[in-house]
Amino acid sequence: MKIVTWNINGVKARLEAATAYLRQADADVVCLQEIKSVDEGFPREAFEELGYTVATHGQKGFNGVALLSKVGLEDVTRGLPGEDADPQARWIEALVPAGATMVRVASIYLPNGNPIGTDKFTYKLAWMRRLEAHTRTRLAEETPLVLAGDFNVIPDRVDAKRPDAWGGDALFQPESRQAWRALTHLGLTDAVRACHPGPGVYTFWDYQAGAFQKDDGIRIDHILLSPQAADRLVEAGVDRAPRGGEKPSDHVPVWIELA
DNA sequence: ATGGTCGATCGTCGA
Repeated sequence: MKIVTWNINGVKARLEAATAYLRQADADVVCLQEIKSVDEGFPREAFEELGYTVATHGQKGFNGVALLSKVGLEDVTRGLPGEDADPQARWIEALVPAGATMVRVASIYLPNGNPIGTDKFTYKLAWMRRLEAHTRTRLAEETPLVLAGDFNVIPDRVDAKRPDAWGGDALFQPESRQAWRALTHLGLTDAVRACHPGPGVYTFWDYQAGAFQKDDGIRIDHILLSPQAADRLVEAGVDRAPRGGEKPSDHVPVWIELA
């Protein structure tokens, strides 16, 4: 089973690029972030024509996540538990059949947190604590778990072309990285890191200053696997080609293949 | 030091 995650930065602006990619990616499950659409405005027919069942958790203007599946979606849950008053649409999870078992897949859009020193950064860290708590609950269930999305965290220096340039950014703050480690140390495998431990693996290049042309990228889109999912990991990768296409998102797709 | 680019929306915020 192939699972793809992609921050598409606006589903309406990306409909052509997204459907063109999915026609050749052969993905069973797709996690989208930053759909920037309400549920009623999501162009679900364009994805249903490709064979996908669609579940969205959107809001007006910003954020928004979605799950697409060619093998069905069950037990769809919207919103990260732990703060009922949170109005930001950043989490959707569901169960999908994978062979003889089920896999739980979450599409997540972790808060950016910039600028540091503001309530945006406080919200990011609080959201990461909620993510850790909920993940702890899910891990105890021992169903294979896949957390896929834009984590807005650069885990280590190797994950940036110019790590020193990100020193003042919420994506590379010690607190953000510590929270990432607290999460992964619950027993999660960073799938792309596991398969491609070397430098130069990036998933985001800013629109400004010719960042992509200079390969001035960072790795912030991740797929984390529970032990039961990691046992079935065959390969993981980053598809950077869409970043060089027409009207690209500033992020590119990241994928795993599970046995 | 500043401006540099996008998307959603329609003045301005978020990234």
